[in-house]
Amino acid sequence: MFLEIEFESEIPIYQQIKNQIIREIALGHLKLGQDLPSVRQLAADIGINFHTVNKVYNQLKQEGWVVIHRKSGVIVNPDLNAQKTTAYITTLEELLNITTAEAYLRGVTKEEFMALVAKNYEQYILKGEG
Amino acid sequence: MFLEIEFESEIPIYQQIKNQIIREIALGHLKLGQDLPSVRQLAADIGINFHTVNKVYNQLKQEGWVVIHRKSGVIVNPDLNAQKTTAYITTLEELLNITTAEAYLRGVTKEEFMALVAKNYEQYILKGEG
Amino acid sequence: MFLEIEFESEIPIYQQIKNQIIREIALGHLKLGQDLPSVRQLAADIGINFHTVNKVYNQLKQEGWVVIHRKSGVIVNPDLNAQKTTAYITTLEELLNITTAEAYLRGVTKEEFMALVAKNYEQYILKGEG
Amino acid sequence: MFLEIEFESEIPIYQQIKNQIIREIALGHLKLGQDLPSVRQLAADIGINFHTVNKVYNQLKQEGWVVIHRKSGVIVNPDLNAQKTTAYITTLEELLNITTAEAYLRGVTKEEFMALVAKNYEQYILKGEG
DNA sequence: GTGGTCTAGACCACT
DNA sequence: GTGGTCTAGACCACA
Repeated sequence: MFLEIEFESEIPIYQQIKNQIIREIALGHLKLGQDLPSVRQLAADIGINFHTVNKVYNQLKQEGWVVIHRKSGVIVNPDLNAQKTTAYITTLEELLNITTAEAYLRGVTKEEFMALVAKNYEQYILKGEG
Repeated sequence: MFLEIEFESEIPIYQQIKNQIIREIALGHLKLGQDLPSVRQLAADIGINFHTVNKVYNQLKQEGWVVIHRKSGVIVNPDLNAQKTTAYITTLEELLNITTAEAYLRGVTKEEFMALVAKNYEQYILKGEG
Repeated sequence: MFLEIEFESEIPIYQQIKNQIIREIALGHLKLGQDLPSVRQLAADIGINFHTVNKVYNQLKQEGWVVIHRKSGVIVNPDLNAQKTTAYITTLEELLNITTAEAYLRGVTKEEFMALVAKNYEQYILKGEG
Repeated sequence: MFLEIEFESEIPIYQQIKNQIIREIALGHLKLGQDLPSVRQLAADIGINFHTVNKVYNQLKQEGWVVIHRKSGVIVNPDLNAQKTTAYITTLEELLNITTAEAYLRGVTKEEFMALVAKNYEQYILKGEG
């Protein structure tokens, strides 16, 4: 698994790892049911403390992305589905609200913005052909 | 100016204020050149420490949203424009990248997502008619 | 013997097996004196390491649920009775204490809770008629 | 806040703290909206590391018992309600299932068991008179 | 070897 | 002073 961490970023390391793992799942690089590296393995690969990875895995578990299998370690949740909760949609709306506001003021037209969104979304749809 | 702060939110208070001020500008509730409440006034209204508001205004100035006017205090930058820097676009892309990944996995279709984006963007275009 | 193990559960596998064996006895599916599968047999059935099953049988023996018979292997304790020790009651009380606290706060009324308890207890009383 | 931790217990310290805080809320010793001790304060009181308390508070937040208020620190969730989810009921049923099985086999009659449950539940109902 | 728990100490962001 | 992040190292339960 390729994870690129920016140690100088404002975004906490554990958050970057979470984001990238979710992205890897969306891209199909991590298949449902596939097992992730062990906490200590991934920590060693990235060059960070295993507690940080542990935190990531626990949060991913809490949010339903992975399950901790007593035989296989941590695996991508095989039943990943139906998470389009109202709570999530609300959060998403708020994020888009401020994001579009700033984009609008910065002169990104609606068309440009929509194109960016479409381009980003489509990479996940097209994963099968990648 | 209506600012709704959620003290239980994950988002820092200063960030919430920044977001809402930018949104107010995008909505046209705050006109270019219009003056914002004084640091102490806004702090009192929200019920927070004035240092927090100070931080907000400084960052808004740093990013070009407002200017500190010797007489009038803090006003919305009258020359607000052309901030579509490549740095901003890069940041925006990264944000959309992870956001669309999660939306895709949670079952938000491309159409639904695009509709959400359009709806949010359009509220700023339509401000003149509001 | 039907044992359903959830490998993704928080509960250790050995604990799940223990729970289910005790439940099978309470339900009368396992009669007093009846013999349990061999360690290796049960391990193979479930698809786990036989050390885990070994641990289960040893603990069950320790707690008096089964006896290790020289000839017949492991059998349900034919003299199963009188285990209502004060130590057990204390443990049970502590468990009920926190369990009822959470149920109360989550809005499960006393009547609902009592009904749940009754329903669960009664399945063991009615075993003879099952 | 009185918390009695058994350091020799099988139950992890953080779990004991969680249980007792939930119990304190149910007993009304901790009112809705009331603030809890800071992580470092509580850790010092109990004589443990603050990370352990931090873990507790984060889990309580995840489960909706408390909210982390940016001004007041950690407070009991003022909107504590409606948590009688099906997921919780399922978990509760499974717990009662094995608990009643063992009680039945140990000779605790249905009446005795129900009386224990009632006694435990009622302490939370009667909190207003305590 | 796996994840889980706990300790200890440092630094940071926020208010 | 508050919680959040990260590091580091020890020990344990589980399989």
